[in-house]
Formats: sequence, structure tokens, C-alpha cells
Amino acid sequence: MAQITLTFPDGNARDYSAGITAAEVAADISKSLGKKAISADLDGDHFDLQWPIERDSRISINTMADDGPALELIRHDLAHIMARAVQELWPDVKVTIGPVIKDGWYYDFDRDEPFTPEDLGAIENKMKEIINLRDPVTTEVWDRDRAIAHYEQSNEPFKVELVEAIPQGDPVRMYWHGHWQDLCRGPHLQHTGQVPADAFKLMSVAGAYWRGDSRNKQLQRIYGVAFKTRAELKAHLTMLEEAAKRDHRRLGREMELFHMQEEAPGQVFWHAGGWALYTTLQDYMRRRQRAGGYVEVNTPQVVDRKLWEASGHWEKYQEHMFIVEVDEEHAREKSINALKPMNCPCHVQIYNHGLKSYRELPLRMAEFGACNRYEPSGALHGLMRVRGFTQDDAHIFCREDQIEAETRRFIEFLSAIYRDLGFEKFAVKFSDRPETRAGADDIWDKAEHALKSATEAAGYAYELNPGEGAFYGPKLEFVLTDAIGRDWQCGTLQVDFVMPERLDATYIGADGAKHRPVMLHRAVLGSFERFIGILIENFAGRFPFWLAPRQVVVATIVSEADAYAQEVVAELRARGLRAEADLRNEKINYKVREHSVGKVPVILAIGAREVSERSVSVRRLGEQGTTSAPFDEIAQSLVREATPPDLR
RNA sequence: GCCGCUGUAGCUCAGCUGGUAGAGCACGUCAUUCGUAAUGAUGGGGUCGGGGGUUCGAGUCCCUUCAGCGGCACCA
Repeated sequence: MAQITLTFPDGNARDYSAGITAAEVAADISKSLGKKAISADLDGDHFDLQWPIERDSRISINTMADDGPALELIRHDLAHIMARAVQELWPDVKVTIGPVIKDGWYYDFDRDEPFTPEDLGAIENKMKEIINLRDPVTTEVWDRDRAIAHYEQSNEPFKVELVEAIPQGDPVRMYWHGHWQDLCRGPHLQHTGQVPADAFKLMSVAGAYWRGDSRNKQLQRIYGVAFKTRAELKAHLTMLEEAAKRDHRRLGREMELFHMQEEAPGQVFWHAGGWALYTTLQDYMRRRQRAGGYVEVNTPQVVDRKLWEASGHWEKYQEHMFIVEVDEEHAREKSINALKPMNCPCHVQIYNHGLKSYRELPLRMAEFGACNRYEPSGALHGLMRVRGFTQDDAHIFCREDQIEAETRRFIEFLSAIYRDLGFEKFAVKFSDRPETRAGADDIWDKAEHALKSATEAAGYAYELNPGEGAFYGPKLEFVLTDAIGRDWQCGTLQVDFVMPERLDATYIGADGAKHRPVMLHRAVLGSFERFIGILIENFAGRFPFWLAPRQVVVATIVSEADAYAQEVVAELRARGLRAEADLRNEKINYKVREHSVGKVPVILAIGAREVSERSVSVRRLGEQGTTSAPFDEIAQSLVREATPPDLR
């Protein structure tokens, strides 16, 4: 029998006979490890204990104390246990795939009847029964034809398809959880009883296409979450409740920022508070862009299809455009227009007015461009995905050799803005050339190199998304992480070789000849609507003072203070603050509670004492105590605090 | 767009097997003038998302449509 050498994490090595299992190795190390072991990492890959080890490897034995492997095994076994439970309850249901995902797993089933919430409860109970059976998990390697024959016989067409996709000659691993069998890569635990029966929960059922393709049959996907302990499950459910509390749709209503209604799906009715936030953000961006060397323009909303045909959008995105037909009485034919879904073709029109010299490049043309896109109904989601929105859009017309400098300049521009808005860190993703693309390879080489080296020069690492670039050029995406760890892709910079060509943009070079400029499409926030949604959730409605929709409420304690309170409000407004008076005949407790719930950052309380001293009592959101000071002093410090970060 | 679920007062929600709508908060009025997270009393408010059908009778059952929610697909 051949000998193999296994090297442990502490650097020690031992020799074993080839074919030994990780379980045997663990038991050899110590009796207790043999008992506690749940799986093993071999050269960094995760295997189950029964796996025979055939060659020299680095090995580390995992126990339930190792969170990563333990959770993966628990969730993966639960996926199988759930599938078994479903087939025991409804034997005619077809199984497909069930991977581990963040916090849990899902499994896709083919069943004619929809799963109901009651079904989920029944499945959960059945799963607990299976766990309590402590059924052994066993595995075998089959050859492909045997597996196909098996699944054909048991009438599992999706499994047949999965096995058929495995290359001829590759081993096919089969797993059994008790009598129930599934095709699976593994690894798994040793018996079903190792899964904590009280630390998982089935969350929801949703439609999902087989293999993620909308042309395929739609299956039913059941999602579950699972942890090692009941306490962790509870903590997770509590976290979900907390996340729901900062949902921008809920806060938008509670804080009276905006609403949406049936008559205008996917479009926003901004209320006074939300619009204050919106315009504050827009004013800030306008100043930033001016300082950043952009010119600001504005272009039409309704544009004839001829331009969209020229730009190529008509062909590719017609279904997602709002079409406006104008039936003019004396027109020979109907004029067909579209609400602009993006600004770039219009910007090229401005660029094309008058000859441009190479001396004018780079030309940075910005627009707070109001766009409309007919998004599929199922895609709409609060402010995050809307049909009417305004982009902080700009196009930089430049020469190829200017791409790198412009990219670096943009990254620095964007990072300053993200920092001002409360996002310290962001990630950069770089997408290079896709299979089908326009433009010559040497230009792609140059553009890709320019984006990469500009990113590095600006001091950022990037993650590569191979082949994910647009057909017209490579792109950078900027992803920020919010206060509860969620990622949002906001900024983008895309190189475009095609649009200048299609719309015939040129400049006169130093050589006196016409040349083609390159266009850089870029945005920092993306859309104001979505970005404000992100801000709301990031801050949970507790905005920094300069952005807060209502900055100050002046609340009276006695009605004798009304006149002075109004004076205070008038003065704060005169100094540019968003201040309101609350003169209602209510106790100060009531007013403080209401405005605290409304997330007003500063409440100024005024009673008889403040009137006589011409002072105010200041209460900050989230703080218990109050401070008292002369009004003028407070007003000055509030004005300072309300100054946007770029003006400080 | 697809699958599933939901739609009752401004908000959150109750309304059993069909018999002609209810609570809390909010809002109005009155009393109270109060010192930092809900003062008390009282009053008004809903064509039960829209349309159609079954029925003596529909918030409740059926069909259809719109919108929202959770996913999937999409996201120039």
C-alpha cells in the first residue's frame, strides 16, 4: 500500500497509507478530535470525513468550532434535509439544485401546486423529524451513465440534465441522507442529527428560473436561514427587523420625504422634506462639478426617434423607452419620439455644434439629466429602481491619450464626494473586453491599460470582472458599503469608442486633420433618487445636519413663549437653516417625543426662562441631556454645522 | 415580464363558515400652560384598490385589471 504524507496546520507531518479517510486521521491525532471532527480541508478544498485521501496534502481537521466550514456543512445538509422533507410530503415534486448562500441556503423545486406559508411550516416540522432520526449521511462515486439511468428511472428530469452536463469520465458523486438520495458535490456532515434542529428557519418561497434563464421553466425556490445556535438565529432575525426599520420606503413615509402612487408607478412625488434633501444634495454636486472643471448643460426630454436610431438605442432598448407619438394635424406622417432614457446622444449634439479643436479637450460636459426608462414592472423597488430619475451624468470628450489622466482625476473627484457624504470606503471593479465588442483590439489594450493604471495611481485596488465590459468599451464601477454592510454600486466610468463614431463627433487635431474623440460616460451618485434611498438607509433617517430635511424644531413649553419662538425660527431661516416652530398646546414631553421619532437633529425648547434670557435650550437627537445658551451663540454654531462639507 | 403573496380610515391592523364595517395611533374640538420621548375628555372620518360576475344579499366566493411586497429575469 502506497504511503502518503499529510502536513498539519502546525507544520507537523505524518505518513499514512493512501486511501485513509480524514475521519481516521482525526481519530489518529486524538480521540477527542476524532469525535469532534466534522470535515477536513485538503490543500484548501473542503471535503467530508469519509473522503479517501490518495496523495500528499496539507490537511486541517474542522470541528463545529470552525465557523466557516461548520456553517457551510449545516446549511448544505439542511438543503438536502429540506429536499427530502419536501419529497416525503409530496413524492411527485421534482428536485433540482440547492446551494448554500449568505446566511442560509435555497432549494429549487418543480411542483405544479404553489407552496403556501402553511406548507413551509409543515416542511420545517418534517425537517426536524429527519434531524431527530440521526440518519447517516453516506456517499458513493458513480459513473455518469449509471447516474443518468438512475435519474431517468426515478423520473427526475432536472437531475438527468445536471448529470448530462458533467463531462464524460468525470466522477459523479451521490449522497444519501438516510434513504433519500441526491446528486451533490458535497461535503456533508456524518449524520442528520449533527444539524442544530432549533437554529434554522424557512423564510420565503419565490419563483426562480431553471438555470437562471427566463426562457426556461419557472421553479419554486424555498429560502432558509441557518446558524449554529438558536441565539444566533434569533440575532439574525432581529437584525432583519432592524434593517426593515431603516427601509427607505418606510422612513420616506414616516419622515414625509416622498410618496409614490398607482397613477405614476416608478415615479416619485417628492414632498417638501425630501425635496429639501434632494436640492441640498444637488446644490452640493453642482458646486463640486463646477470646481471639478465641468461645464453644466441641459438637454430636451422628448427627442425624435431619428436620434435614437443614430445612437443605436432604438434598436437595442426600444422596449424600455417611453414612446411618445405626436399626431400633428398637418404633418405628413406621425412623428415618433421617445423620452430620453439617457443623456449621451444629446450631449454629443451639443459637442457637435461648431468645430472643436484639440485644445478644447478634455471637454467635461455635465447634466443633471432627467431620464425616463420603462423598467419592467417586477424590477421597480421604491427609490432604488424607478422609471423617472435624474442622473448626475457627465461625458468627458477627450483624446485617447487623455483617458488615463481623466480617469485618475475622476476617481479623486468621486472619492472626495463619497467621503463628504459619509462613505469612507468604496471598492472598485474593473470590467474588461467582452466576447462581442466594437473597436479594434489595440484600442481596447490602450483603454484597459489606462483604466487600470489610473486606478492604481489613485491608490485603489480593483477587482477584475473578466468579460463584463460594455460592447463599446471597458468600465470601472464604484461600490460603496453602507452602515450595515450592504454594497451599493453607484459610481461608474465607461470608455466609449462607439458613440462618437455613430454620432460623428470630431475634433481638429494639431495636424489640422479631423480626429475622433473618445467619450467617457461617468456618474458619481448614479441617480439622485436611488442615492437618496441609499442615504436614507445608511443613516437610518438620522442624516448629518447639513442634509437633514428638517434641521431644527423650535418647541414652546408655555404659550407665552410663542412670539419669541417665532422670532427664533425667523432668524434661523434668515440664516439659511430649515427651521420650524411647534407652538401646539402640548406638553414638551409630547413635542420632544414626536420630533425625536421624526428624526429632527436639533430641538430648541423655549419656556419662560428662555424668553426672559433670550436663550434657547438645545436637545440633540439621540442625546438625553440638554444644554442652554444664548440664542445668538447657538444660531452661529448651527449655521457652521449646516455648512456643506465642501464649503467648510 | 415571470412565480407567489398582499390590497379594509392618513398609518398599523382586526373583521369566524357571505347577512349591509371596527381598534390603536394620527386628525378636529374643549379643558389643561405644563421644563425635555405620548395630559384628559370628546368628535369626525372608510363607495373595503378598480371593473365585471354568482347570490335575495359580497369586505368575505369567482373572473378580470391595476398597484405594492418577496424573489427570478432585466438594469444602456
